[in-house]
Amino acid sequence: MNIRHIAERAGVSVATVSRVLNHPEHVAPKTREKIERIMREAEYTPNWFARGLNFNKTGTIGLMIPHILNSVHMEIAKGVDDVAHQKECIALMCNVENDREKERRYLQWLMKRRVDGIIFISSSLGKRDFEQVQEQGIPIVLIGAYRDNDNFHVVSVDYRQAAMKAVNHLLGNGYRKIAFLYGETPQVENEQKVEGYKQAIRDAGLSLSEDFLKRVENTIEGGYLGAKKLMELAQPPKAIFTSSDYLAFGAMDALKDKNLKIPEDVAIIGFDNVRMSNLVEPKLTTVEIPLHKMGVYGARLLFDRIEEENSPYPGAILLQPKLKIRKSSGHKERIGEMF
Amino acid sequence: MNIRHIAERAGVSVATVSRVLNHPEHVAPKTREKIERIMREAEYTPNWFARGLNFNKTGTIGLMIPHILNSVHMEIAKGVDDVAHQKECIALMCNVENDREKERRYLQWLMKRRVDGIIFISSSLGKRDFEQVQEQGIPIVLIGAYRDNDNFHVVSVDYRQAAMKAVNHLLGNGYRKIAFLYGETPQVENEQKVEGYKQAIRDAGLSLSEDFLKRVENTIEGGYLGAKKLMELAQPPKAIFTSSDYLAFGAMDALKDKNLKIPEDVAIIGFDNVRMSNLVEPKLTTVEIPLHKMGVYGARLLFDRIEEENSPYPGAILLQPKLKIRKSSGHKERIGEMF
DNA sequence: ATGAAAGCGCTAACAG
DNA sequence: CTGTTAGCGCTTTCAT
Repeated sequence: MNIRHIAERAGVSVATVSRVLNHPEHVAPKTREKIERIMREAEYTPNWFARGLNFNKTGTIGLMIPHILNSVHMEIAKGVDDVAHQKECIALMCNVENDREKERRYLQWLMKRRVDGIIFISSSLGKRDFEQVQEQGIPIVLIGAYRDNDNFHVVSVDYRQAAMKAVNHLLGNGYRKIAFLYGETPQVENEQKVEGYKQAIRDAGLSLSEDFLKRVENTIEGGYLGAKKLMELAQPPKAIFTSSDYLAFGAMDALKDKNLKIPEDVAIIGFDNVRMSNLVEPKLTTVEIPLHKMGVYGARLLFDRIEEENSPYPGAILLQPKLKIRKSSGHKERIGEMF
Repeated sequence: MNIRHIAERAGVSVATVSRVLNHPEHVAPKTREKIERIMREAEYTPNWFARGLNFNKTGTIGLMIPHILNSVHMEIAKGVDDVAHQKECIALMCNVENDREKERRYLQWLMKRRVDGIIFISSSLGKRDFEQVQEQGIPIVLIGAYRDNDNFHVVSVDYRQAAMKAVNHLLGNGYRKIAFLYGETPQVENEQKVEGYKQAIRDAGLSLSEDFLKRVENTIEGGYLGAKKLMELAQPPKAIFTSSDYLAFGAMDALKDKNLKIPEDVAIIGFDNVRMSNLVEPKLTTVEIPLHKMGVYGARLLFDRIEEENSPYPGAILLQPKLKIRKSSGHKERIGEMF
C-alpha cells in the first residue's frame, strides 16, 4: 500500500497525495478530504524510509545512558525525554552499561540512522569520538563531567565544590578522620570529587591518608565491601563520604553488620539525593544534584543547535549542588538537639 | 558521500560497491579490497533510509515502558535490551508514563518507522490496539498481565498466586487483620493481586473488610499516605501487604512517623524484591518476581517471531514467583527466635 | 566477476 | 490547484 495506490483510487496524481501529507493547505479542501478518507480506509501510512530519503531529518535523537538500572542516570534521561517529547521527537535511549565498546557500537548505529543529534550522559568516550560525530554534521551535547570539553556544549555540576561542601560539613561537625569511598564510574565526575575531598582536607590543615581514599565498583555491593575494608583499618575513619547514595546504602549496611551506630559511631554522607536516601535508617545526608534539570537543559541546548542553522557558541552550563543535611552526618555530641 | 562517489573513485559500477556491502563473497577479492579501502578513506557510511527502502527490516524493536524511573520496569527492560543487543538489534525504549495517549502516540511513531517488532511492558492499551499493530504485520509480545490476551504472545507471572502466598504467610504467622495496599498501576497486575488477597482471606474463613483494601498511586508517597489512612481506621490492621516494594517503603515511613514498630506493631510485606528491599530497616519480606528473566523471555519470543516466517502459535509463559521472607513480616511473639 | 538499468516510495521543482 | 517528472541512495535482476 503506497502513495500510488492512493493516488489511483482517488483519481489524482501522487504529487497531490504527497501534498496532503506535507502541505495540506495547498490542496483544495474537497480533494483533500477525499484523499484523506481514502487513506484512512486503506489504513495507509507513509513509508518512513522513503520519506527520510528526501528529508534527511529523522525526528530522533540519541541518548547515551551509562546504565539504565541506575536511577541517577534515569532521572537525567527523563529530563531529556520530557523535552524531546514536547518537541515531537523520539529519544532513542541507549543502554551503554559503562562499556566503551558498547557505547561505540551504539554510536555507529545512531550515526548510520542519521539521528538529528546525540546527548551523552557521563560518557566514557573521548574528545576524538565526539569530534567524529560532529564532523558528520550531527550536533551533540555532553551531560556530566568531561576532561577535555572546551569545544563542546556541556551541562555539568561543580562536583569539586560539591565534595568540598560535604567534607566541610563533616569537619564542621567535629569529624577529623574522614574517608572518601568513591565509585569507578562515572570516572571524571568522581575524579573531581576526589579533588574536592583532598582540597577540603588540606584546607583544614589535616593530612591526607591514602588509606582513606577507597575506590570501588559504583554499586550497593561496592559500597558494602568498601566500607567493610575501611572499618578494618588499624585506624578506621569516624566518617565516610561516598560518591553516590548507592555506595552509601551499601556502606550503611556494612556498618550495621559490624554493629556500628550511624552517626554515633560513624557518620555518612552520600551523593545525588536519590529518593531512597530519605527512607533509609537513619536518613542520609547527601549532596543534592539537579538531575532532572540537567537533562532538560541538555536537551534544550541540543534542540537549539538542531533547529538553528548557526548553532550557538560552544559553552558550558555549570550548576551548583546543595547539601541536604539529614541525620546520618550528625555530630555525635549534638545529635540529640539537632534531630 | 554516496555509493556513486565510491564507485567512481574505484572505477567500478555502483552495483559492485553495493555487492561488497551485501554479498562480499560475490566480488573478486582484489576489487573488494580496493573498494573497502576507498570506503574507509572516504569515511563512507551507507544511507540507512535508502537501505531500508529496499530491505524493509529496520534492526529496531520498540519497547514500551510504563515509567523509566521505576526500577521494576527497568529490570525487565534490561532483560529485553540484553537479548536485543545480542541480536545486533536496537531496542527503542519508549517512556510511556502510564499515559494511554502517550503510549498510543509512541505506537504510531513505531509503526511509521516500521520497527521489526514491539514489546509492551504492563501496557494500558487494549486488545484492539494490539490487533491493529499485528494487522500491519508487526509482531508483538506482551509482558505483564492483560485482560484479554488469548491471541497474543505473553510473558506473565501468576500474580494471584503470588498474593495468596504473601497473605498466607501472614496468616501463618498469626496475623488476622491484614490490609492490602495496592497501586493504581499496573492495573491488571494489581487486580489479580487483589483477587489473590481476597481468596486467601476467604479461604482462611475470615471476613473481608472493604476498609482494608486501599488503592493509591503506585509511588513511595502513595504508600505513605495509604498506610497513614489505614492506621487511622477505628480498627487498624496489624499487617499490611502492598502491591509493590515502593508502596511498602512509603508505608514503613508512615508507620515510623507514628512510632509504630515493624513488625512488632504492624507487619509488612512488599512485592517485586527490588534491591533496596534488603536494605531498609527492618529488611522487607517481599514477593520475588523474575523481572530480568521476563524481559529475556519476552525478547526471545519476539525474535523467534521476527525471524521465522511462520511464527509459533500464540501462547503464554507463566512464571511462578517466590516469597522472600525477611524480618518485616515476622510474628511478634516468635520474632526473637526467627531472626 | 561485473555492469546497466529498473525500481523501492516519496518529495519538490516546474509547468500548466 | 494539480500533474509531470526528476531525483534521493541503494539493491537486485538480467545480461554480458
